[in-house]
Amino acid sequence: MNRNIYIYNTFSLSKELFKPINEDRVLMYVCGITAYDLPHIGHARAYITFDTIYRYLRRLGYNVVYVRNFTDIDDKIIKKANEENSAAENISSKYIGEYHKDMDALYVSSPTYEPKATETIPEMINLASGLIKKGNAYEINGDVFFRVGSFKGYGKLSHKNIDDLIAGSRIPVNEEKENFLDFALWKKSKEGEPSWDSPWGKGRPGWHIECSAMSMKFLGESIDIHGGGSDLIFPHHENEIAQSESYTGKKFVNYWIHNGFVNINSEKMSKSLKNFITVRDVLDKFHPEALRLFFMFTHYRSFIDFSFEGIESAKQSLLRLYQAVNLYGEFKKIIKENGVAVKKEDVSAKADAGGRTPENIENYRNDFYNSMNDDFNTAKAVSVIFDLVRKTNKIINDSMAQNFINSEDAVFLDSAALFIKESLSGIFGLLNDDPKRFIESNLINIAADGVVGRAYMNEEEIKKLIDKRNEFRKNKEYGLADEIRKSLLEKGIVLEDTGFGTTYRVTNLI
RNA sequence: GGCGGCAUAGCCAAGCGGUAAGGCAGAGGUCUGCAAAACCUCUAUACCUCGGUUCAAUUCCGAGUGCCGCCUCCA
Repeated sequence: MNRNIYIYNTFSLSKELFKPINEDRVLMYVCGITAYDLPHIGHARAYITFDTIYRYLRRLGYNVVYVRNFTDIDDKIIKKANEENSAAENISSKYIGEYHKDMDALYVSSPTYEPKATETIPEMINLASGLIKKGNAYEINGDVFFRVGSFKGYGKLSHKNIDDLIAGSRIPVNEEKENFLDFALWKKSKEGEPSWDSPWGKGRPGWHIECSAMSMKFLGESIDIHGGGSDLIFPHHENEIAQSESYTGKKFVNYWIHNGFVNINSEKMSKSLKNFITVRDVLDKFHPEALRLFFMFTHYRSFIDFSFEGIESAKQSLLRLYQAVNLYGEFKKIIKENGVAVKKEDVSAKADAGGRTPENIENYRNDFYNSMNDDFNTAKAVSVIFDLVRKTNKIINDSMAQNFINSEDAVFLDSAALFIKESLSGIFGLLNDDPKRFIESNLINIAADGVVGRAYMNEEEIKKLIDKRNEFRKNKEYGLADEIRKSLLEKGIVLEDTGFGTTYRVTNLI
């Protein structure tokens, strides 16, 4: 398999050929959530993005050690605990639980390790002490700050220079710190706050240090990939580099990967704008894979404008994928049971006579993998699959029409089905459902309370009308049958006569 | 103020030197009693504007316009 992956590195602002430190192993760290609220769709995008990268690297045969942490102690958690008259650890454990529920629902696979900040306190204290010893940090009244001026490369990731930062400063200078850019490695705790013993008295860790500590603990001093949302570039990742490299004297990370934001109406989601959409808001209305596909349609570095119309569109696309898989399954059944003959016929001979050239699955595979190797271009990769789907649909339909399938086509069809499963299911995390069930659930759309459609008819009523109509149809009284169908349509219910009987679904708003 | 990103069909979105992938929506067709669903086919002649480089630019360079982000916690 072609392992020439080019990754866009935030550090160099360009695509670089990926070369892991160890030939067959990839060390990857992704900044996790601060557990104080329900996950929103921005979290979903970040973790689906890195899940896809994780799955893809594994597909290429890499043994990936993937660490994704939890920040389970911080100001926001403490604030929430105070508001709810609860303990910080209750808040964090509650939201870690909610997070896991959502990630499971979205088929985001579990990382190798999911450490919590509070389980890494001794390592963080070590790091801070070491930095003080080296002169890269200093203590003032129980607080420990990193001395930004002591690290020459500060700003190299976010491409900022210190002078600009000072000029553009919007935060009031903390009198205690030597420099306003200096950031806390350790914070002295206030009365009643959760705290841990340290050489500087009771306190708790600053935010940035936890990722350095956890990354080093589980992956070592230098790693291949470090990822997160693009908002983390500055100051979080910049600070991680400063403290880690000051401490070890080694390069901390080789490839920095950052995903783009999810916007609402072209604007960043933020609590102050009240435009936050949680994962659950989406999952209430849509299949989790619709969200995944929605993200796959856009390159991970671009920002995405979220809208329910967009998810609806992705849902339709997903349905097309499931239909194709289902069609293939049905076709295989028909071949077996009803005898669609598999004939040996030279398709290429027919090509001259205006026929088509034989298909080669390798072309599709190459296109797909080349796209993914180009900085994980899922949008392009997914288009390859849609091309393939059109092709297989056509082969199946043609074969059904002529009542035989050419043996080359049969081979192509089987390998295509395998490849679709490998890519869509294995790498994109789609097609986890049984196709039949998925398609049916899209046809019959019954609200949880059994009330259907805008006219608020219940299922029983509709079924009665369907039976009545089918009576009319049997007697060829089509006029009367059509009247029933029309009356239901006016109430927003569409009838569909299928081989398995009549089903119905609620229409979109007219 | 400093730094950065984006502008491609009705909508979404790839491509980024040789005149435009894919999806949704829409239109035709096949199927069906008729429909619907499904499937197939079709759907960009100023790729924001103006200059420049080039045999050739949506793709590179410059200027401009518009939108957005980071510089504060944030995926």
